[in-house]
Amino acid sequence: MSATILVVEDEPGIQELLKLNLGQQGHSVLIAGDAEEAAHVLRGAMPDLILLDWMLPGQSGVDLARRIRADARLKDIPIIMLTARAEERDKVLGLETGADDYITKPFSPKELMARIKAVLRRRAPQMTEDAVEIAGLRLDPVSHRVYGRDQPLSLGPTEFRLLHFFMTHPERVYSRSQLLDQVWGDHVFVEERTVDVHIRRLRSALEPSGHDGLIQTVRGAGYRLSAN
Amino acid sequence: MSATILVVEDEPGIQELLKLNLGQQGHSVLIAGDAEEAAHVLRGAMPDLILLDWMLPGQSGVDLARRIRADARLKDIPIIMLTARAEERDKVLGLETGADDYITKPFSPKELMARIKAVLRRRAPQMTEDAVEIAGLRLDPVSHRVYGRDQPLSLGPTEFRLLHFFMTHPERVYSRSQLLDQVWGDHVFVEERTVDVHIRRLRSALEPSGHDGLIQTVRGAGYRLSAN
DNA sequence: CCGGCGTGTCACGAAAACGTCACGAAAACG
DNA sequence: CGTTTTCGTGACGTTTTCGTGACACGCCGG
Repeated sequence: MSATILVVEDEPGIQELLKLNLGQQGHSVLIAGDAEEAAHVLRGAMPDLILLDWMLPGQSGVDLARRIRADARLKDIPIIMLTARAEERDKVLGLETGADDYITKPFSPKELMARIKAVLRRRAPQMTEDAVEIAGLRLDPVSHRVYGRDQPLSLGPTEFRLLHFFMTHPERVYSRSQLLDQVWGDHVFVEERTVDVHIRRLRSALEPSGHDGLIQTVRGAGYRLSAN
Repeated sequence: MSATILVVEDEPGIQELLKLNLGQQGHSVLIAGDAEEAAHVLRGAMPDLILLDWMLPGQSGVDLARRIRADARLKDIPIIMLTARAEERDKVLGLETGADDYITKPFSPKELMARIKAVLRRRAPQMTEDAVEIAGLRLDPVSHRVYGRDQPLSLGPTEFRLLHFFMTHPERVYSRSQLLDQVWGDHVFVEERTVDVHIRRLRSALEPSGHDGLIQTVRGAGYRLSAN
């Protein structure tokens, strides 16, 4: 798995360190020393991942992240934040601006590489317009219909999006907050327990064809759709 | 096996020698000429190993080692001391300050590389999102599932985290307090004996596939997961 | 205006998980 | 061989987590 990675970092030492390690993993590396340079690079290239320092000369990393998320062409590029402080507030704020992960300095290259791998892999499955079918349950995004063993099922809008997300990401556990991000939208103010209720509603909607039970509860972790 | 290594050494000749040899082994090298520079580098990066000269201009290597050991984030980085004198007292003192190994100048590059390899092998691997498999026991963090010989096993949240930690750190003994730090979290107030109970629960959860016995008791030391 | 419909939140109870203790067995010690 | 330490285990009370029914609110078409 090799990718093009943009590094936005002003300290030459860290620049070198990242360039070396990323190069060793077979990734192509683009370097920018500040937000302006980064913006310039992004006009010409579209990296698969952005490593973004929290503290930058001039414009801060957070602002840059916001601008990237606001850009229609760039908004889907995963961002990993590099932060000097481990303060919880910073972490949360970083994630709220759309960063996919963060790591605090000093960091071990090993850990960073693992996160990069994880983030790149996480992006793999996408919700598309294609119909999905699992265990005799078929969902068609275009006609906005769900069939359980050729029997039409009736779902509400939220239940539909929830099921669509699960069916395009099977065999994976998602926490309530992850589901809120993915199904409700990134920055909604909704109680986490609300997910429970919609899971229940989805389950009862799937019951007529016996496809409830597809959605399993994983205690202490979240929910999962599994063919078993 | 490639790692990031910080070299703290003031003689340019030795610097070059180390850089060459380490680079040939596929390691990334960070260089610092004195303790101050080293501290600066450590603010941003977290190497997998530190090669530390005993004698440094200004602050001595021993002081630096002490400071590293006192830093919560850096204290687990292995340190190898480079010393000019072969006196036993110095050796002991060096080890007492937290060095994992030492080597006396002049040294043969071959010997140094051997020691580095040994120290790095001891280093604990990381927990990632990758599935782990040992002796027919498979744990997948993504789907949050555990299979023993293709038979699904049912674990509670704590048992799952405990097993995950053990499987990513096999063949190594961990004390109860270490396990509390790693699995429960750094700052929890819990009795150490609680670990015993969870070990028992984990063992019984693994029993259906005969994978209890993977977790062994080391009297007076702690617990260990071993493939035997 | 009113009556579904979709939605978010709450309260309650059941079930699971958790932490702690007491007791006895096993090992280590002298 | 008796004492002491360490560990396994069953039991118990408490806390956490989850499922579920109920309700209030906004929206929209009749």
